[in-house]
Amino acid sequence: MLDLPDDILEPLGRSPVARDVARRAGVSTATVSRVLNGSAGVRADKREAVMRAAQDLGFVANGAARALSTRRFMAVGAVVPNIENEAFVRVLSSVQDRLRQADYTLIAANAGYDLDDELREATFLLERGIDGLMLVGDIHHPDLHARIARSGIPMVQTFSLSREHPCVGFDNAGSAARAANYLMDLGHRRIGVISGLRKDNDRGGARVTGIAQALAARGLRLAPEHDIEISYGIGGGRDGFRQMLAGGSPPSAIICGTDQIAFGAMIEARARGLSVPGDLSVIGHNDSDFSPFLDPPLTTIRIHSAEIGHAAGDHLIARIQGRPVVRLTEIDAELILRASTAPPRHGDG
Amino acid sequence: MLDLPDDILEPLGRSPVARDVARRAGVSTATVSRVLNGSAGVRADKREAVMRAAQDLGFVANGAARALSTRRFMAVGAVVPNIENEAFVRVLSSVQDRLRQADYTLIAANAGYDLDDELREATFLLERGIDGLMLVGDIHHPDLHARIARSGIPMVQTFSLSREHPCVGFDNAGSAARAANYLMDLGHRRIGVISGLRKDNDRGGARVTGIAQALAARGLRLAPEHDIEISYGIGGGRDGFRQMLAGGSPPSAIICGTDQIAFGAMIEARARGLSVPGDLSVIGHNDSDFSPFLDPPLTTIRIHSAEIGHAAGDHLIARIQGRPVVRLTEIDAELILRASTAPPRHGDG
DNA sequence: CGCGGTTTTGAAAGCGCTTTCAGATAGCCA
DNA sequence: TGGCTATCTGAAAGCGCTTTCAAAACCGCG
Repeated sequence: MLDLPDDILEPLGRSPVARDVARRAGVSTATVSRVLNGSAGVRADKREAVMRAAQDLGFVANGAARALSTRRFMAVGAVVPNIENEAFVRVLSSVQDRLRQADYTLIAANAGYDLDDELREATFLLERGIDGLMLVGDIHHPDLHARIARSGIPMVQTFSLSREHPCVGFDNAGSAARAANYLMDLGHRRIGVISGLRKDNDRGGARVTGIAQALAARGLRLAPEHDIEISYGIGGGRDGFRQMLAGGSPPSAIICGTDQIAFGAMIEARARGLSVPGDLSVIGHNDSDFSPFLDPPLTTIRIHSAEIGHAAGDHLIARIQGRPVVRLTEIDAELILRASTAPPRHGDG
Repeated sequence: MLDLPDDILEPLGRSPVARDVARRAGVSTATVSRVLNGSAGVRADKREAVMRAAQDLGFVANGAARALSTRRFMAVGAVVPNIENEAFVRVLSSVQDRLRQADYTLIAANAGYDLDDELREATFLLERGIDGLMLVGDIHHPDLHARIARSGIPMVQTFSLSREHPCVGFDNAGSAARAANYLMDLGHRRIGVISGLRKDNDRGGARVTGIAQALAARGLRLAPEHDIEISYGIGGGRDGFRQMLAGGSPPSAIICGTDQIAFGAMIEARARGLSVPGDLSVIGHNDSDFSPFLDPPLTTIRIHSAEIGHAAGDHLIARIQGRPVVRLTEIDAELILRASTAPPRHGDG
């Protein structure tokens, strides 16, 4: 009877496991593991045998088994309010960039500006065994931090600054105030705000607060009819500005929560026969791709989403690897001056 | 000596495992597992004891262990050419929608229109142990399908139709042809195309082919100087149209690979003193958020990304669960008529 | 109260990897 | 060549679940 070795070249019915590689290379699974994880202390000939065997078999280590054994899932989670929002997509993509370099995977989830949903998504991710978590903002479900703490994994908040938790963000109030000051320096005195929904959204809230304070500092105030809250999008911007005009006293300048909103407001202004920036100065937020191409090009507050993402990714990786990190990273937002802002036509703002 | 039970309420140093729950509830881990997975055949009292114990302990099952044991990772991967592209984000978000309902997680990766990168990202995902994979398009690295096959997981391609592989998509050539026919029906005869880079991108290629064929069917041809390939974005669109004009014979209508490109082309046209649609009709692709708000509102081919995503998600889940599926799902693209198209001014197209 | 047939239950065997620990080898010098 | 380190290597013990299998508990009925 023919005495065939049991490591025939035929494909195994199942996908190959470390045991198969070991057998084929004539070593133990321990050695296979050592070789495949690049740990030192394996003689060159064995190392090569293992490499070749793994190659031949098309061996791919089972991630779950590895995760179970190492207690590392090699993935971090991110929960953002709206996965279709440009700014968040950019952050996700830049976080992923960094994670990828450290061989980590990003798992993103959508919370839709709802604290309960955010909690649910985060829990889902936590159950998966993620090694780190990225959140947006500083307002969360009361139970969320407890759960994160219990899981023992590092967490970092983004887009706003926090004194409670590790974060990478910028001063929403401060940068919005800067925009307001810029408008006032131009001579505007009747300044309006159109923001996205502010419930459970500290960023939006902080921006409006910052503007109100900047106005107050110069003896002006943010009139209630100039403080409009709408749902996001270009349509929202149109509605918002229409609503503001309905208030009776048209502003000479507005600051919008996103460039989409600003775009919508500009459209509505034009439809009303108002010229931008002649009759109305407009400032947006985020510096979207289309903003430089609008007519007129939009003045906007550029949020360095990519930097936020990189910093957040680095922060998480560092903590996962036990390296020290700074608790708070501030990424400056920048006022990009373009042609949608000008001194008020009538001098009185 | 006090005989304390070993399941004190004090927090354990480590996070609780099934064993802890079992001890606390006075059952075996088998029963804990049965209860937590909702399998029948556990007496009500024990079931409740387990539930309470799990609750009290804040027990969260270890995903890796579960995955190892069940051979199900409960995650599917998706590799898209550009994670920041609106259409792909929408697909990802709608795939995730469906996955989430089946308790699956989506892990998305970016391939940047490069076959090698796509292979690398897909391999990375495969190593993680994903249970299914979504790709975009029908052109891939020669090794990719082999690797997927070896892993034994279901795969679905999106955005284009394929006769080789399971897919959910639409007829890129056909819908672009429809746009061309519409323009010709309006009387246009000099029709141009500005597409994104077509290397390794079957969608872009198919669209141009479709247009060329539609023209040919009516005895017209796509002049080389009217076939422009640029990198994506508004800036790309401007450059592309400028380049086309430099060809010497301006077209009376153009079809663009995305609405961003169309937007850019319209800006350039206006800058050249051409009116849209008076001197130039413009058609885009994707129906972006801003398209109805452009001046004039943009005629575009709407790709039902959300439907594609839903169908792709359902397809993968079905196959993972061993249910039968249709191999090819065609989602119709739709020509949305708005004001950027009109009969050519001079009658001769 | 005993019996056959259901339910319920727990012990134990994996799942496929990493890692410890002790034994086997190799290397070196006297 | 022998003895002593310094390297390598493999057996085996987990990691924390799920799931099989056989035993235990329960049930209704005669």
